[in-house]
Amino acid sequence: MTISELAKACGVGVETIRYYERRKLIPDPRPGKVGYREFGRDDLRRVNFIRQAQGLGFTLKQIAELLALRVSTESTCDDVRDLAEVKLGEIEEKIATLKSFKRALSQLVGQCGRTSPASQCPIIDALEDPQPKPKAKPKAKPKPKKRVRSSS
Amino acid sequence: MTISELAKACGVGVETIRYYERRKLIPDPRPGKVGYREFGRDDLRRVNFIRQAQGLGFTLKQIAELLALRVSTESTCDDVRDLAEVKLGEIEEKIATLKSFKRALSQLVGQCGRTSPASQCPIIDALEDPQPKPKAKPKAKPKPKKRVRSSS
DNA sequence: GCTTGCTCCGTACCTAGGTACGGAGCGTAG
DNA sequence: CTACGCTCCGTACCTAGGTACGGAGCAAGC
Repeated sequence: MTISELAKACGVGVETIRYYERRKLIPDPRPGKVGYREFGRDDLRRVNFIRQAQGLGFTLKQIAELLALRVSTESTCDDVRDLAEVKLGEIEEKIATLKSFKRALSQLVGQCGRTSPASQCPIIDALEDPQPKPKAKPKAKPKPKKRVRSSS
Repeated sequence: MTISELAKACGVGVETIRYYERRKLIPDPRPGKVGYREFGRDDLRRVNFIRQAQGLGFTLKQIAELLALRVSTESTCDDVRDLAEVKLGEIEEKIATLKSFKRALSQLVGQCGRTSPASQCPIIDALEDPQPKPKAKPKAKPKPKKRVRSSS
C-alpha cells in the first residue's frame, strides 16, 4: 500500500499522513521495499483511530499518549495502568457530557409542535451547571508577559 | 457581573469572552448599564457550554448551530427538529465511539499484570474498523489549486 | 530512453481559535 | 482631581493542525 492509497482509504490527504509521521503518530522507521515506503493495514487502522479521536476533542498529543498505552514490561505496568485509568476517567466524563447534550436535544425535539414554554435556550437549560474546575494551571510555561501595571 | 468576573468564573481569559462575542456565540447587543457591559448568569452557562462542547470535538461553528436550536415559530419548527435530529445522530455516534475507546482501555487495564498476548496496540485492536465514510466533500470551496499533472 | 505520474523530503503557507497589546474612557479611593 | 485599575475596541501576533508547493528520484508504458 502506497501513501496515497492509504490516504484515500482513510479519507485524508497524503500530506496529512506525512504530518502524522512527523508527529510520530505512525511508526516512522518503516522498511521501504525499494524507493517508496510500504504502508499496511495497521497504519490504516491507526489513522482511522486518530481521526475518530480528534473528532472527540482529543489533541494529537493526547492521541499519541493513547497510542503509546500498551502492556509493556512489568516494571512500567503500574504506570501504564495509572495513565489508562486517567484516560478512562476523561472518556467517561466526555460520555456523561454528551449524554446531557443528548437529553437536552431530545427534549427539544419532543417540544416541537407545542408552543415554546418561556425557555430561551433549551439546550443550555437542560444542562446542569458544571463546576468549572479550579483551573489547575501552574503557569510553568515561558509566559513572562503578564500585563500587570505596577505590582507594588 | 463584569467581563473579567465572567471570565474568571468560567476559567477563561477576558479576551476569549470577547472573541466569543465577535463570533456571535454570546448575545451581542447587551445593554450596558453605564459605560461597561453587564453579563449575567445566562452568559456564564453559555460559556461553560461552549467550553464543554469544544472539548467534545465540536467546532465553534457547530456550537453556534447548537445554540441557535430552539423552538421558534411553527413555520420553522420542522427545520429545527430536523437539524436537532442530525445533531442527535452526531452525538450518538460520538458516544458510541467513546464507548469503544472505553472498552479498549478497560481491557488494557485488565491485562495489566499478565504478560501481553501478542497484541501490539490493544487500544486499536479493541476497536472495530469503522467504515471511513465516502468522504462526501463536493469541493464547493474556493480551491482551484489541485496539483494535478495533465488529466488526459 | 522519454514522458507521466507517482514517491521522497523540506519548507512555506493557511485556517481556527485564541492571546496580547495599544490607546482611550470610566470610576472609585485618596 | 489625580492615580490606578478596570472597561472599551481595534489590530497584531501566536499555536495546532494541516495543506501546498518545489525540486528531485523511481517506475511503467509507449
